[in-house]
Amino acid sequence: MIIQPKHEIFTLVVLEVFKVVGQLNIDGDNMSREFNLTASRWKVLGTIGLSKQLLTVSEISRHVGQSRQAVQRLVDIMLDDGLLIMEENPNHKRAKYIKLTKLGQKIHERLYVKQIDWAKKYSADIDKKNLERTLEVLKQISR
Amino acid sequence: MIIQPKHEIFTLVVLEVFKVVGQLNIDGDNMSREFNLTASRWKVLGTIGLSKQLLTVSEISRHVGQSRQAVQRLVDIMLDDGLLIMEENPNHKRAKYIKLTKLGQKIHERLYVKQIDWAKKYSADIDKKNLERTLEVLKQISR
DNA sequence: GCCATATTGACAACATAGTGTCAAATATAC
DNA sequence: GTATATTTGACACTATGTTGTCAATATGGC
Repeated sequence: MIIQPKHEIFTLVVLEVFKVVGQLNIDGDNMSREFNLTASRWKVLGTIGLSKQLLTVSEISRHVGQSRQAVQRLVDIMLDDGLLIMEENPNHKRAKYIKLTKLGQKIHERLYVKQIDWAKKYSADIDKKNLERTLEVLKQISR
Repeated sequence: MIIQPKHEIFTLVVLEVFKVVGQLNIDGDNMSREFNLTASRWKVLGTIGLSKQLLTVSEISRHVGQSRQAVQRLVDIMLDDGLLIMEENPNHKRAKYIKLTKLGQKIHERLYVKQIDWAKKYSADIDKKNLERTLEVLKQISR
């Protein structure tokens, strides 16, 4: 058994993150397809739906770790599709708040329920404590 | 302290994976820029460079967890750029082996060294045992 | 209040990634 | 061996994501 230096394990973790994110996106696309959504749009929907406060596009982008412009594009489409609606932001004339419409809320809730079954299925064989440690490590990496 | 069910932690891990992959791609782009590469192309270069056997495009795509077509596109560009070269595959007339050229090897080696410093820096504050557990969990997820 | 700096939305250009489709090559079942 | 299914490269199309730029808006130092 070769002892690997920590940085090599870190590198393997990075490569595995790249690999896993592809499959997660495919699963996300599949789960959200029946609502005419994609994994990316679902991320936006979920971020808004789970937030305790009103969010602007810039704030959403920081939550999901993507560029402001990428999120703006998705939001524009979802506004068009009637999933999202803008609300005046008293603190900023241009940066409006983005909220879920009734339809957006409904889909968010149904996807939330659907996603739980998926998460249960795929986490079944994973040790809970290790899952918690994984979350901590990933948070440390994204700092 | 609220006790979270395992599937909820799993969901948080998934969201953190999405978040972290954005930053990793940015770092990959920055590190490989001096060699006229991007994170995506580096992944292809690294996969070939680290493999113990000759690989076809399809095999590379399975390694990195991306579609055959996406990898094919990158390989075509890198063949053009003189980083890669094709070799006849005696087992398959169409599916040629993709190898690194001298230039490709050189850049692969230099990026490998550069990447070690990066990995050391970002893994400095992370517990090694937890990093190993994270790798295991991610492998379980990508199954 | 005034000015330099940062944030934000809007738009454009380009890179990357998935899906669908087709024909060629290979593998498998019988 | 032959028919069928799978794999593969090639190509087109669409979705996603980053970077760069600009003007409008906030923010902070003074």
